[in-house]
Amino acid sequence: MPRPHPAKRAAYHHGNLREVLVETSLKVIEKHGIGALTLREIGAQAGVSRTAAYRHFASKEDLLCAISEAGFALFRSEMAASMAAVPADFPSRLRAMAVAYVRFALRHQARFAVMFDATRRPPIPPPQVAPQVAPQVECVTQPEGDLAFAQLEGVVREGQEKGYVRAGETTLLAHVVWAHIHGVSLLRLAVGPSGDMDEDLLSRMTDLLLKGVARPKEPGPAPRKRRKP
Amino acid sequence: MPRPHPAKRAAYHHGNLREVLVETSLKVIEKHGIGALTLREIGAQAGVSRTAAYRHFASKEDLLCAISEAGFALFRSEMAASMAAVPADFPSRLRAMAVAYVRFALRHQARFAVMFDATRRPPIPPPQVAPQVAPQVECVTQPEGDLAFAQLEGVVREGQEKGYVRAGETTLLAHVVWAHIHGVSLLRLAVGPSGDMDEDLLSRMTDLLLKGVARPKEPGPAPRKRRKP
DNA sequence: ACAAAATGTTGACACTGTCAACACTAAAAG
DNA sequence: CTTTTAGTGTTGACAGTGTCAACATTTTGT
Repeated sequence: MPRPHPAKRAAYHHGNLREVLVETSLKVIEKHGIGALTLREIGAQAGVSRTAAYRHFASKEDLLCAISEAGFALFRSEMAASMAAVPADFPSRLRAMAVAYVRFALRHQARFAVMFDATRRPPIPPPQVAPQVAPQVECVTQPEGDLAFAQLEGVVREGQEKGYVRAGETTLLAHVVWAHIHGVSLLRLAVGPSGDMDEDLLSRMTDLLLKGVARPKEPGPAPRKRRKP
Repeated sequence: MPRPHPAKRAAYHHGNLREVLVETSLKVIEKHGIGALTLREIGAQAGVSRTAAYRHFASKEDLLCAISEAGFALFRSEMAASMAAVPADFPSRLRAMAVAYVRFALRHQARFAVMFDATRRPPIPPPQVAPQVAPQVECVTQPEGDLAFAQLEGVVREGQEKGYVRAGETTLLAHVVWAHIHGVSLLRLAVGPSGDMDEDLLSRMTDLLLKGVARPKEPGPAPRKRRKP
């Protein structure tokens, strides 16, 4: 029993400072915005001193990456839970996923802001044929984000197999679906809850998505798309 | 003829430093990202000294707002030009606008990054009934952004009048359309030109938009939408 | 028990945005 | 033409930031 007082935390060693720093950062971001995030402020709010974070994170960027990773994990679990609480047909699942996405953006604004903060990504070299390498972010890894997208891709694939979504290029379709839901989330964040959108926006948005992604009926206008051999 | 040498710029007075500072800022952002934008670096690149910008901008934030405003003006003009170079029917116009939007995001990445930098916006107070006030941004004014959206809204309204788009709630529909195009632009910026999307993405994206926004056909699944008298 | 690793603190440094005071130039007032 | 005045650019300085080195304290391994 090496711990003298499991509940009463000692003064010097904080115990679980890492998580506390992450939560404190989120509170600061929620209150003052992501631009006001300061290691000194974080330390003060958490009751430790300015550079204490450096014993748990290599840099401020590393802290933000950790917040982002944890955020994507929560994101994924909420989407999974939302989908599990709904009938297994494709429209219900896509709708549930879209609703969960927007709701996550609204309820966890600080996490969302860190997860998709474009400021922390280096600029893309403009119209140049990239040699297959993707330096993108300085984060050591962000597998949670990929897993979250894979979840959405799985729903789209399921929709294709069940005949709800037109076949082929699953990843591309999933990208478009993601772009749509993400854009709506950003819109909802920017406009705020005062606008005429709320339940209305979500239902119309998913209607638009379902229609746009649907497999074309037999008298389609111009399906001059030949499948790859 | 008060000017001694109209072409050869004097050493002390720069002449048109304001625009030069804006363009220099854009170059710095393009090269090193928006996070590396420094008043000292801007001054050095422009050949003046660190605080020279304070004779033309009240603060760094003010500089960024000016860049954003000019960016929205260019944005609007490019969208207008793209729409003018296309037949006047609604699908062509919407397609042209979407293509122009994404192309702007790709070709003017620095401007785009400043225009939609979420870091500079204070956090939204979460699920609270906002009292009709919108403090949103600290920019003195951003009318150009509103004008750009009004342009898109006009296209949607035209689509409604011509019978291409279902009636009612024009602003809400335009919001959804904007969110979709914006999300696709972000996606395209994030994935980069290496992905399997390029022309393909744009055509599929606009197809999705047109289908999703279309007025329901008469034997639709649930067209319980009655037209206005 | 003692050494080593982990964890937290203080001091210091380069860098940033910003302001006050000063310097130079161009335009207005006499 | 001279003088004043506003406009424009520069230097010095200050608080605040991320980061590192050196030190202090606690926990853990043997």
